[in-house]
Order: sequence, then C-alpha cells, then structure tokens
Amino acid sequence: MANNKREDILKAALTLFAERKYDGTTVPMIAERAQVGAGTIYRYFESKEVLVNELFQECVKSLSDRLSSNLLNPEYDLRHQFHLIFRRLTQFADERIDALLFLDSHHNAYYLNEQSHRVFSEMLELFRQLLENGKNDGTIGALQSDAMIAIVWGAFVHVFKTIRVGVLEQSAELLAGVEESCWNAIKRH
Amino acid sequence: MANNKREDILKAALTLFAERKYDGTTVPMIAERAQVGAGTIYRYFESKEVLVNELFQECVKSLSDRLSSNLLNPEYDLRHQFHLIFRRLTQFADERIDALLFLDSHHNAYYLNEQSHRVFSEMLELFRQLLENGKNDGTIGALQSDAMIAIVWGAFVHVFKTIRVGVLEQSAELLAGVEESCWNAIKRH
Amino acid sequence: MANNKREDILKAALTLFAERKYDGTTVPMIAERAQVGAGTIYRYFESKEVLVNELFQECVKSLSDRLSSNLLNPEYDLRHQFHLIFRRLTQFADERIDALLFLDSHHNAYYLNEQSHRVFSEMLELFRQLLENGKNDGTIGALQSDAMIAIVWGAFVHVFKTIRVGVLEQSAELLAGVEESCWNAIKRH
Amino acid sequence: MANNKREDILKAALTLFAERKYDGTTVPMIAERAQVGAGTIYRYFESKEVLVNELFQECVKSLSDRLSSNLLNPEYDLRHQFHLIFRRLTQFADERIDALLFLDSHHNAYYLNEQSHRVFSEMLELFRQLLENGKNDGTIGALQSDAMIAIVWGAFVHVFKTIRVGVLEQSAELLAGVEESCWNAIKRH
DNA sequence: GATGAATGAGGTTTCATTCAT
DNA sequence: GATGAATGAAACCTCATTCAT
Repeated sequence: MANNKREDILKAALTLFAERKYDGTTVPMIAERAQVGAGTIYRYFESKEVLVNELFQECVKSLSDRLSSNLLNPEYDLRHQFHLIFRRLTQFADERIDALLFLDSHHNAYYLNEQSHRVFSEMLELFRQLLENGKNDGTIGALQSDAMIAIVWGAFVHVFKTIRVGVLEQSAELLAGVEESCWNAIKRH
Repeated sequence: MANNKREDILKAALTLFAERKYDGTTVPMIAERAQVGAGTIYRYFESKEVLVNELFQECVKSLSDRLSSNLLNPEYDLRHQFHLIFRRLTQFADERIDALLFLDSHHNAYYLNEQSHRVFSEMLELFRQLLENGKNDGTIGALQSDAMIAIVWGAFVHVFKTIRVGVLEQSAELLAGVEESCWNAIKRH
Repeated sequence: MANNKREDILKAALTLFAERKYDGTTVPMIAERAQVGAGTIYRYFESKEVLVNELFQECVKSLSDRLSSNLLNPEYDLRHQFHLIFRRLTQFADERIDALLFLDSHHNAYYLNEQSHRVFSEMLELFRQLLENGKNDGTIGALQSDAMIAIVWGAFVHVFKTIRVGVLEQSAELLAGVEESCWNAIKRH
Repeated sequence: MANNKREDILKAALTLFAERKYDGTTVPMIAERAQVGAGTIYRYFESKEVLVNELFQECVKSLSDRLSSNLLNPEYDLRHQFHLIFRRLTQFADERIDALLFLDSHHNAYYLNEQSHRVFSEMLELFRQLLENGKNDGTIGALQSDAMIAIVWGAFVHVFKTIRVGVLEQSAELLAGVEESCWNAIKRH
C-alpha cells in the first residue's frame, strides 16, 4: 500500500468523475471526499489533467489484468471463453462500477492524452484476439471485430448504467440473459 | 425562418455538449460558435441549465417524431418492423449524430430536470411496445424488455461513437451487419 | 402635457430610485414600470446619469415652487410662517413621498452633477432666509442656520421614512406633534 | 490580531457602502480597498448579500454596546441621561462615521434580511426606554416615542451628513447647540 | 509531507446602451 | 418616434493552483 493518500485521492476522483464527469468535478470536491487538503493533491499529481490521465490508465490496467489472466486457454471452446470474459467483466462491474463507467466515458474526452487512448485500445486487443479466433473456427459471425467489440461493450455498459439508475435490478438471471444476448449478437448463425 | 438566433444557439450548444459534455462547455463557447453575443443567449434561455434541458427535450422530440410515424403497422412482421426502426435510428444518427450522443449522455446527468428524464423514458415506450408485441407472438426472447432496450441502444450508440473516432468506417454493409447483430441479440432462438 | 412618455419615464424612475436607489435600479426596470421600450428612454435622456440628474432637478423645482409661493409674507409672525412651510412640506410628502425620499438621498451621491447639488442648496435658501429673519427678531435660537436646517429636514424626512415602513401611523395629530417638536428645536428659549 | 483579512474586508466594505450604497459598491472595489484578491472575499462571506448583513449587524452591535453601558443610571436626571447618550452618539459618529451613515441607510433596504432589521429595532429600545421614563416623570413631551426617536435620530444623522459634505464645521459648540435643539424637540414644554 | 488560505483567471449572468425595423 | 433584440463590458462568483506555515 505504498502510498495511502495517493490511493485515497484516486478513489475519490474516480467516484466523482463517474458521477459528474471531468469538468463537473472540482479539485476541492476530490480533496473533501479523499479527506485530504486541496494542496495535497498537487503533491501527487501535477495537475487535474495529469490526475485524470493517471487514473484512466490505472483503470484500464485494472480491467486489463483481470481479463488477461488465463484467458485464451485453447482448451476451452469459444462460447466458454466468452462466458469467462463476460464473468470477469461482470465482476469488474460489480466491484468497480465507477471504474467501468469512467472508462466508458473516454470517447471524445479532450482531456485524455494519447497514451490514455492507446492503453485503452490495447486492452481491446484481447477481445479482438478472441473474436479473430472465433472467426477462424467458424464460431463467430462475419462482422468486423471492431463493430462486434463496440456492440458488446456498448450493450454491457449500458445495461449497468440502467441498473445503476434503478430501472433494471441486477440478478444472476438478468446477467445470464444479457450474456446470452451478447453472444447471440456476435456468434455465427 | 421563425427564430434564427434561438436555433443557432441550440445548434451550437448541441455540438459542444456532444463533444465536451455540459460542464466542459462554457457559455462564451456556445456564443462564439453560434455567432451571437454572450448576453444574447440569456434573451432566449433563462440560464445554462434551462438551455440544456430545453435542448435535451427538443432532441428527444426529434427522435421520437421520427420513430413514431407509421411504426407499428401490423401488416409487417416483427423483423421488418425492427428493420424500419433501425433504419430510422440510423438516419437520425447520420443527420443528427450530435443529438444522438447528447441524448446518450443523460444517465446520471445532475443538470437534467425531472421532465427531461421523463420525456426520455416516454420515448423508450415505443421500443418497449415493439418488444412486448414480439414476445407475445414468440418472435422475441424472454429477457426483460428494459434489458433488451439497454442492449440495443447501448450497442447502437457505441457503434456510432466508434465510427466517429475513426476506428470503424460507416457503410451500408456495416450497418446491415450491426442491425443483424442487434436483432440476433433480442430475437427468440 | 407636452410629452407624456417623458413624464411616464420620470415618474417610474422616481419611484424606483426612492425604493432601490440609483444603482439598484436598472434601465429595463424603469422601462417596464413606465410601460415604454427600453430604447425609448434614450430618446428622452442621453444616459441613465443624465436622467437621474434631470429628475433630481425636477424634484427640487417641484418642492421649491411649493415652498416659495407667498412664503415670507411679513404680515405673519415667524411661528405662523413656520407652520405654513411645514404644512407645505407635509403636503409635498403626502403627494410626492417618492420625490421627498429621492431628494433626501442626494448627500454623497456620486452620480449627481454640480448643477444638481447647486439647485438643492438654492432651495434651502428659503429656509435659511426664514431662520435669519427669526434670529433678527429674536424668535429663533442662536444655532447656525445650516445646523437648524439639517435638524429640521433630517427629522422631518426621517419621520416620513418611519411612517413608510409602518412603524408610525400618519395622522393630523402626529404631524402637529412633529411640527411642534421641530419648532421647539429651533425657537429661542 | 485574530482574523485580519476578515476585518479588512468589512472595513473596506463599510466605507464603500457608506459612500456609494450597496448596489453602487462592487466586490472588486471592496477587494481592492481591502487589498485582497476578489476571491478571498468569498472565503469569509458566502455572498455580497451575506457580507452586507453581517456588516450591518456588526455595526448595530458596535453602537448598541456603546450606548448601553451604564446608561440609565437612575441617579442622573433625564436631561443628564440625554446628555450622556448624545455624547456617546457623537463619539460614535466621530470614530465610526461610516458605520453611522451605513446604519442610517437601512430603511427599505431590500438586501437586508429580517435579522438585520430586528437587531436595529432592538437597539432603538434603549432610546424608547429613556423616553418612557421621561414621560412618566413629566420631563418628556407627549409625542409618541417612535416619532421622537425618528426626530432625534434623523436630525442627528443629517447634521453629520452636512458636516461631512463640508457645509457645517464640526465643533464642540455646534454639537452642544445640536444637543440642546434635540432636547428641546422632545422635552415637555 | 501536509495543509488550507489566498489568488486571479475565467466561469455564469446582468445591464446600459445601440440600432435595425 | 418607438421599439426591443442584440451586444459586450463588467457584475458576482468559482476553482485550479500556489505557497507560507
């Protein structure tokens, strides 16, 4: 736990960015929620913009690490691999919903630097690899992988946004249904 | 030409909100893009918050009007009705991509008032009705309609976000594939 | 009735200046109360500052005219002359309370020009003359006339301010008592 | 030296409010005179309106504290008590002329809240008590106490306004004369 | 290292004034 | 003549950032 304050700040910022976006979050808001002085934030991050980028990259890494462990074990068939990846995504959404929502807001985010955009695309490589394999063995449909990724990611995140506002209620059954839907969206028919 | 300035302001605001979100957009930015004085904005809208809500509701209405004309013609089968609705969504995305992205940002938007949230849910009734009909005649799967709506909307919008940043290239073929995917996500298997 | 609009504007401005002072009154407020367009005000007055000065001088003239008619008739004794002047002041306060309050706010009013200050002092000459006469014939005390004027004017206006906020209720008896008090303040004992 | 900046701001605001009234005084003006950044004012006062009310109440307290110490010592006769109160008012006017003028501007001041109006009336209780005592022992005339207070306060403040613009010159003799005049205005004849 | 008071640039909003109709 | 839409300077206020403690 190298540095406690730094973690507190990142955690506070993440919650706020997920709820109010970058520009709707002020540095004093972050400081208050992190229970540190406003000046302290600047001992750990050069600026608000540096903070948001480090946080973004940390979130990408967090998701990436979860997804990439033992993922593409060739012993499993594609559907099962999809199930595993979906379960990991779900766990991530459960444990780090703010991180998921924050990651999803990256499109067109003028405050993210090139590195942030790059690590995000790199993370998607995992999905792409899975899909490519599936196309090779005839399990996955013919649509471009990037479109499929957009479909599954967009659907998945939007389901969790809808849960968050209370319109959907989370349950194992719901998530199983969503997984099946997403699989149907990409599998070869 | 009714009220030119008001339209100019709304159009400028829409572009900026879609690109930079509410808090990342300043009133002078809107004024400059609309080619009006900053003060002029306040002749048409009481405040920035009133502006964003009127704009949001106008965008909902715009999409709503497109979707609801002749939609549920019972002569057509469900797949065809889905095709028609998807085509209208696509046209809307083509002609008013900013409106689509702005509409999508409404979750947890603290600056939207109750009416804005309500008109948005009302618009979704259309989708819900279609899905209910499909469940009755056995065409659509068993997943809750709200989840299906989240899946299709989330997928659709995310595809257009991906097109926007240049990762996907829009084509009739792509959109046909996305439509098929979305249909597969919700149809009964 | 030379110019109706001009009068409407002056009347509206007077009420507002009396209630909210110069800087608390906006030109649109004046326009609304006068039932004219904001631009119309500028056909009659070069600027808000010119307006306030013309209005001030008009109010001074209005009070001046009332006070100076037949005032210092040497047939009357000083007490009676004081009574007459007091009655005229009272009538002015009754009919033009806003004008009285506006006139009273002139001290330190940075927006009044030299002419405005001058016509006000000239109006006070009347009082001064009365007091000088009284000192000569032994009716009035020895205090400097300017101090006596300040005492009587300050007392008189403050009584009407107190009536206005509802702490005192106006009545013939009250005013007779105030007149007597003021006379006692300046007469020779 | 407790809180220097807060005092500096209040002092600067008082001078400006006395000279230019509430709406004629801008926050940057206060900041410049107080030699602080404009933003600093908002660390001490929520808004300009809160500032003016805190300042007003502080001025009332300041005058109240001076007046109420040992005031109604029953050993002294009424005239002497009046003398003492008048001397304290004079000292207040000498040392805190801005506070006196600012206090006097409270009538109809839409920016003052109920508490501000209340503490001001409470301060006047002192005067009222003195006058009631005088009426009981036959020293003071029959006019309503509120009217007498208006007369003396109005006269007193207007004399100091007149001194301030240079028309009267302050001297012990002048003030003795004004005191005598004010006493004559209220005493039983 | 940590703080939060202080700042001023820049945010939202108002308003005296202009000018096309 | 009269209007009120339009403007931009300047109002009130916020906030990213600095720095003395």
